[in-house]
Amino acid sequence: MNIQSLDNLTDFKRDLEVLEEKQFLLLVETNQDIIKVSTKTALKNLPKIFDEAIKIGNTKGFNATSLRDLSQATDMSLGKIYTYISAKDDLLLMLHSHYIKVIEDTFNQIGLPHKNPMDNLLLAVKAHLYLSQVFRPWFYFAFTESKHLNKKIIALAKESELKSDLYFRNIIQSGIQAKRFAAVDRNFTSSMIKALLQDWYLKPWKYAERNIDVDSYFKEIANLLTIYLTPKD
Amino acid sequence: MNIQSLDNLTDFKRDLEVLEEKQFLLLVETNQDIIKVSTKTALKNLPKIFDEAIKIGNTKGFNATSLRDLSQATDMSLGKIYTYISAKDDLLLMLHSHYIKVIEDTFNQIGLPHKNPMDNLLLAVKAHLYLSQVFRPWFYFAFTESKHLNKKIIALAKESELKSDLYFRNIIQSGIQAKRFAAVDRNFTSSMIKALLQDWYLKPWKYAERNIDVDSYFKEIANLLTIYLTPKD
DNA sequence: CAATAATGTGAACGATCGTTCATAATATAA
DNA sequence: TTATATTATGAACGATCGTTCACATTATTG
Repeated sequence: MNIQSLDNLTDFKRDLEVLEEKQFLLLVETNQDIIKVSTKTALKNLPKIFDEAIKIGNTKGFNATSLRDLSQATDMSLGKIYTYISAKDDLLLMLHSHYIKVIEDTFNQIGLPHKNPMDNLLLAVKAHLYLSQVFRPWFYFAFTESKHLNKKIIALAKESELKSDLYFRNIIQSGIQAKRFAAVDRNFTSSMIKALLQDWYLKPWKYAERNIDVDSYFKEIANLLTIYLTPKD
Repeated sequence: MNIQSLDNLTDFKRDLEVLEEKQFLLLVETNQDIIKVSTKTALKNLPKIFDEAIKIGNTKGFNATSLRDLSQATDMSLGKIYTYISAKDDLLLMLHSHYIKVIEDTFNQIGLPHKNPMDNLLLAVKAHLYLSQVFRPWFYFAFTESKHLNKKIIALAKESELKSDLYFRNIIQSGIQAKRFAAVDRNFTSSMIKALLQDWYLKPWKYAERNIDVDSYFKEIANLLTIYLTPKD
């Protein structure tokens, strides 16, 4: 994953897939005490369990999703599912920590490559948008099901949330210090950016209806930030 | 409810309470086929059921909230609760339609009193913010539990959502036509406003941590909109 | 091929859920 | 006061849930 991958969604998606597969292998190896089958078998079945859990969870909520629902959707027996998880809650823990790690890896690999703070800011915005585009089901799932997380996952999620918050605030802060940005409220600005990013994955139907793809949405945000952050002379 | 009420939160809250009590009476009278007790008794107990249902629902989700939980929280027996609702789902229908009506009433009473489109826009923003401040638990509940709504409530919610969307877009549209606003994208702008409003009730802890009250949050949005919508000369 | 290991199955268990209703308790009217 | 109407109770029922495990099936090894 590098800056070039963020040129367009197709390249990004390709690179992200590689990153995700690596992370999946790590996940299976880390949870060998829970997963009672070989790594090969787990890599074949676990992703499907994740996918369907998110899919059903996004329509009826995870709490209302029974393991019998999941069994039917994945075409696996109840017993088979229980060779990959120790409990229903455990599924959430594995699933969320997997995606959180992939996302953090992505940002670590991108870093802050530009000298111009606006370039860095827009790059971060684009990376977030692309990530939520590719992993939209999970992003939606994680947000709307945040109530049902146990303490372990909440700790993970909060840590990740703080990191991304800091990521934006630091860029804005350095932009203001360098007098490249207007002296706006740092907290409000980063909150605003996050709210706009969230809207993208929380209300996909809205943007689909208006035929707005991720790149044109990015341009609108970029335009807003340019107007808002350009220093007044 | 009039423009003066929007001067400060205290006045708004007072006027809103009157409006809500009226609506509660209407609700009870409308549902006399379901509610098996006198109006007087219903007015005493139903609000408590609503309040506690929202409160528990906001911590563990409505689906995971059992009627036994609700029974304990309201200090009412299971049977007593069932003299006010016909089913668990029915509780949601009554609850949501009540709040939706109160909110629509509020906007109907405010209308578009100003000649300057920016004044109207900011008034609408403030009304939304104040509403979500006073009814924060319900706003949070309605958003995060939207998955579990049945078709009847979804229809209600979508209609209400469309109305408020149109409300903002019309103001922006007329502002642009009158050349008082820059020629921004109308859809994006109204989406942005709604995303910022949503952030206020979806992440109350964030703003509480930063000691930002509803009035200072309003000022930040007003500042952003002024910068974004002021026509370039 | 047979023997062993790995993987898959789904009936069964106890817990909890929404909902009902015979009955009790309380308030109102006569 | 007594009689009647209103309101409140919570045990009980059938359905569904997460989870287990004795067993069946399939794949791998020798």
